[in-house]
Amino acid sequence: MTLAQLRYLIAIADSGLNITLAAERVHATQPGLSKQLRQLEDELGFQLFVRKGKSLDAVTHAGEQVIERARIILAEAANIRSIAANLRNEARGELRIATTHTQARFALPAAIAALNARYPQVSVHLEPTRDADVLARLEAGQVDLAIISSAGAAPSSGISLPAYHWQRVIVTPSGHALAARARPPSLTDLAALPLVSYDSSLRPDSSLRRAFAAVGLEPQIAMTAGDADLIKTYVRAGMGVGILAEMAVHDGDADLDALPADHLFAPCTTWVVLRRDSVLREYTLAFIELFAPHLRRREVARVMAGDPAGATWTHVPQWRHQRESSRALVA
Amino acid sequence: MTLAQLRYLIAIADSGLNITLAAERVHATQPGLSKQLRQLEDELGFQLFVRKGKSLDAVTHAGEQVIERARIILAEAANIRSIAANLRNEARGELRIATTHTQARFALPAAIAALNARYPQVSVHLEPTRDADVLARLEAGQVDLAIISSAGAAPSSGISLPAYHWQRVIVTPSGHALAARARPPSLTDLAALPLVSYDSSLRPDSSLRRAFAAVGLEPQIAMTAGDADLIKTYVRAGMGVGILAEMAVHDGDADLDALPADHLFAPCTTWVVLRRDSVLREYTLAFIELFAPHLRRREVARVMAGDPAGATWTHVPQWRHQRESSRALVA
DNA sequence: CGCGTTTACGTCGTTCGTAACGATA
DNA sequence: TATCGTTACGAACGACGTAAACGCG
Repeated sequence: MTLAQLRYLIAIADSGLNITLAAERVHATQPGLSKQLRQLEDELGFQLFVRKGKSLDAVTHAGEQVIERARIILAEAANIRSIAANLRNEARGELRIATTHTQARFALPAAIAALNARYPQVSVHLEPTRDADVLARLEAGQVDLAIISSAGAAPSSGISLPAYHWQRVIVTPSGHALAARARPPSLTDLAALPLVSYDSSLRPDSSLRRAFAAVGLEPQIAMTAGDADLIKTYVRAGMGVGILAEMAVHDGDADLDALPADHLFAPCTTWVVLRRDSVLREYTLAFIELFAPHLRRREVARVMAGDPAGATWTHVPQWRHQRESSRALVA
Repeated sequence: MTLAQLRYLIAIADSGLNITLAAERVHATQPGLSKQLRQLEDELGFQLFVRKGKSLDAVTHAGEQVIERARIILAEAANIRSIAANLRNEARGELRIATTHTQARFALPAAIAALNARYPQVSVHLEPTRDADVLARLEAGQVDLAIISSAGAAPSSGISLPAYHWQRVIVTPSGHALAARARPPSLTDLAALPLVSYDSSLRPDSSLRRAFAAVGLEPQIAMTAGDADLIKTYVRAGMGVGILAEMAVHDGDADLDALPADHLFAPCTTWVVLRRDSVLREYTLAFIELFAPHLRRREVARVMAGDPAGATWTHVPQWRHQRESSRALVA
């Protein structure tokens, strides 16, 4: 058993059991991986994968267990390398972030630009990921941090740091009847209209559906998309009334009317999630602080070091304020 | 960075920074370790050890961190090997146990003999360890399980399973005045006599001292030893009255009188302690069950798999009953 | 017939042990 | 002078890449 074998094993598992693809990803040749995999299986004395003809078809039960352990080993090996890189003030490296479209498109650009200005040698990889898979990719060690939103409590896995709070807004084509009224729209008003929102609102336990259900209503969701830009496009096209994150509405949307909806829906929190027991590179702490200035690197480092109480982050900013201070840091 | 390098690193750390000794322990040559250590340091870009002349003098601060991570890596690698060995019903291997003298001498022989009968290919290593170091050796991965007693709650580190409860007994040369009385001795009686007990009773917070302190008395501890046999020897020699674990008194001690002391001192519990996240070999579960039959392998395995509730082990036997059922298993 | 895996083979790099050297107490 | 670590060297092993063969859809 060697670290290289374990790395190949994980690469194969993460490439959908395609050895050729895995070989490209680890910058090696396909026969090399094939052989090393066989050697590992020989040494352990059982199959890690189920073969169907020559191809890999599935992961063995024991294979799952080994992969789980191998991920820990590789993560700790990466941790050791991080300790080393931090110690010699290495400013080069990569930062892999798993996040949703809304964060990537509207919340992160300022922080990433600021990071790039300070650490030009760090290449940032924004990994586009479906909401449900974000935490899985973090746990699997495929990314260094995850940025994800929730309407309620912090995500259960990993270490979650609250970055900012935000509200939903109601978006209509400009001049729509809803915006013309004197009083703000109610849930009853909305339930009578076709809605356009995120894919996640199709889940029966989504905070959107729960808000309606709490007053005995059911929304008509005319269409969903994973992407705030698409939602706005279809709102413009008259498909219905959009309900989306306030971050997604900006100055360029002059042809849309945005009405606050904080009186209708629960507030949301965007979290920075880190893998437990991971050693962060210096620039990762810097990035977190650029993204959410109240997450000071000293305190984050202390929490990661296992300080059980840690900081409790009592003063989490609202979205708008957050942005202003972030811009100040860029300047 | 290779697994071998990390293994050498840990061996050096665990050999008191003596490379020659470490080399013997890992069955390799000293120049080999020396070179691999240097290569690892070169790759990481900093010193893991502080040199004084040519010798290793201390561990660097960063070295501590790397060693901590390396221990995890090696433990997980061992876990993978255990998964493999279990899967092919490998009945060969070793079982390393860190425990105190009393357990090794009086509680373990039956279980170890029974294990040996069932798994003759498994070599058991009883690692003699001072009370205070038992858990450290477990955490460092130097042993597979620890067996240790406490008067109160379970040890904080690792996963603790209660094996049995026991009481202390008062031991005197046969015919001693204390044994001749009608009523059982009180703490006041004992405080007036020179006592012989375990080294650990010198600690100001030991359960022995606390029992006396609770009624405003201070015991006269004439001498201590780490070893129940030594205590009995010196009781025979008239040094004083012995206070020791009931397990340590058996049929061969006809020239001693043993008086129960459960009305004077808090009951103790002996625990089997396992490293969190460790994969146990099949025979390790068997051993635990032989040692404490109520710790059934199914339930132990479930607790180790991370079942948070797990079994709660409500029926922990007293020492004497425990032994009878254990003998039954041997037969 | 293309995609993906395995087998075969030659080269290169690395590890490891032996032996000699060096430093330190 | 004994102990412990480093340097030097040669042999053996193992990993890797290229090239060709094999199976499957």
